[in-house]
Amino acid sequence: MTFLILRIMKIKKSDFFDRVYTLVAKIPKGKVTTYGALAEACGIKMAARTVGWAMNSAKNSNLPCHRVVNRNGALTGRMHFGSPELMEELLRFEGVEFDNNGNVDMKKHFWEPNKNKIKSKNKRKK
DNA sequence: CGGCTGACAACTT
DNA sequence: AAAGTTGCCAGCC
Repeated sequence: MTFLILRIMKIKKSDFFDRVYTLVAKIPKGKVTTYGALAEACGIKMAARTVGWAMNSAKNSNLPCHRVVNRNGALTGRMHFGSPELMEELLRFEGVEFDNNGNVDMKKHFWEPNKNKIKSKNKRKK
């Protein structure tokens, strides 16, 4: 249902990546968000996987992709930072806390992307 | 041009 | 509750 509405909103394919990049760039220091949250903010909740792919393409950029973790708070993409420890180090340096499992404390540091900003262009068009 | 893959997540059995 | 299946978009073979 939801995804159908999105298609009607005539979202350009490449637009999805742009949205992801925009949102990631807005993640405050010391905060983290999830692939699913970003996907949802971009309008397609099920495309969480694509968000990860977007990150992979953006890993060479200046985007704070280390602030994006999976729903469990696990740093699933750490191996893509050159060093598996780099991602955690960056987050710790920014003040993000980890639990005993090495996962981010989502309750304290989860940041919800503001999708309204991005959708402003499309207004309330269904 | 068709099919497979990938830093995920939700649904189903 | 745990494991398997499906859906998404873009890039690559």
